[in-house]
Amino acid sequence: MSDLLERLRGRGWRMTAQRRVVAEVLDGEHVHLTADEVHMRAVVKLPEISRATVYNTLGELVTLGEVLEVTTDRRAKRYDPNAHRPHHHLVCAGCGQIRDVHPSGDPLADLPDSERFGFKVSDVEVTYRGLCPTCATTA
Amino acid sequence: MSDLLERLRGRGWRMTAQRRVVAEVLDGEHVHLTADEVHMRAVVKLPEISRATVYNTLGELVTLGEVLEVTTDRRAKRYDPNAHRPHHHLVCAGCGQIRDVHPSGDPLADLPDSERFGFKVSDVEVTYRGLCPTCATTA
DNA sequence: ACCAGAGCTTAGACTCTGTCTAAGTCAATC
DNA sequence: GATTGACTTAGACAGAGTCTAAGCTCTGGT
Repeated sequence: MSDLLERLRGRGWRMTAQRRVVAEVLDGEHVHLTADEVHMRAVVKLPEISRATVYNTLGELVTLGEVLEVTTDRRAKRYDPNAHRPHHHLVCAGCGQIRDVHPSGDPLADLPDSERFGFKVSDVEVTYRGLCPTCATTA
Repeated sequence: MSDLLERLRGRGWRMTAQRRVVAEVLDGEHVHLTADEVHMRAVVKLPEISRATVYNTLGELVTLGEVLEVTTDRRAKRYDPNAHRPHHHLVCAGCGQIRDVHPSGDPLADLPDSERFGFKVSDVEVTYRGLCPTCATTA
């Protein structure tokens, strides 16, 4: 993700301060931020950046495959900068934190033809749920 | 799900016309309805039933483990009456239809301890995405 | 059968995410 | 440096879901 700006420029992106800031925020911490959290962090670096621009930019990054959208609950979408290494997610039911995980085995291969109903299956998403160490002891 | 009302009464549920209607709607068709669709179908049988009651009742059914919440996109949650048989979901990226599927293999077993970060992992949710036969030919 | 009151239901206001719009601004090219 | 279309902005809007305050009603006790 370090040469992200280069890659984006190569794809014909007009390079603006706003887009640079959003990219930097995602590049900075390797966590799963909501659009709003990205916005809050972006505002620190560029106070006049608007919510709409953050949404737009995140959407573009997703379309370009540079960032992944993660939907673990009905609350906000989260954005995962780790788009270039396939992985799944482990979510804490208590505090909502998300970790990337790499299970062995291929769930796609585990779906027999008879269970595909003629679908062209292209993707699997696996979400593990549980309690993180902190929430497990508190609860 | 046929003796659902019995079970609910056994758990101390006060039996009201509204709850009966919501349970009947879920019992009726084995599809994955949104809360709003449940409401629309419920209104046919009991015109004065309110949206809030449908939401409340669905929430209670989920808490009791009689119904599963399915979140496949950023749109509405869907409710799956098939809560007593473990299964996963296959979602069409085109039209959004959902089918229950039963993969072989256990994704929970595929998550090594080293990838659990001390979490007490209790549940996995697998969502296959693809195109249904109709959408695959149209697209 | 009747009463009391906890529990349920209601309408509508509210919140939270996210999208859209119209007007203004600016990066990249000439 | 001027031009222009892409980008950004503020704020209005929309969809899904939650909350609240007031009123009803189911159920258990008399």
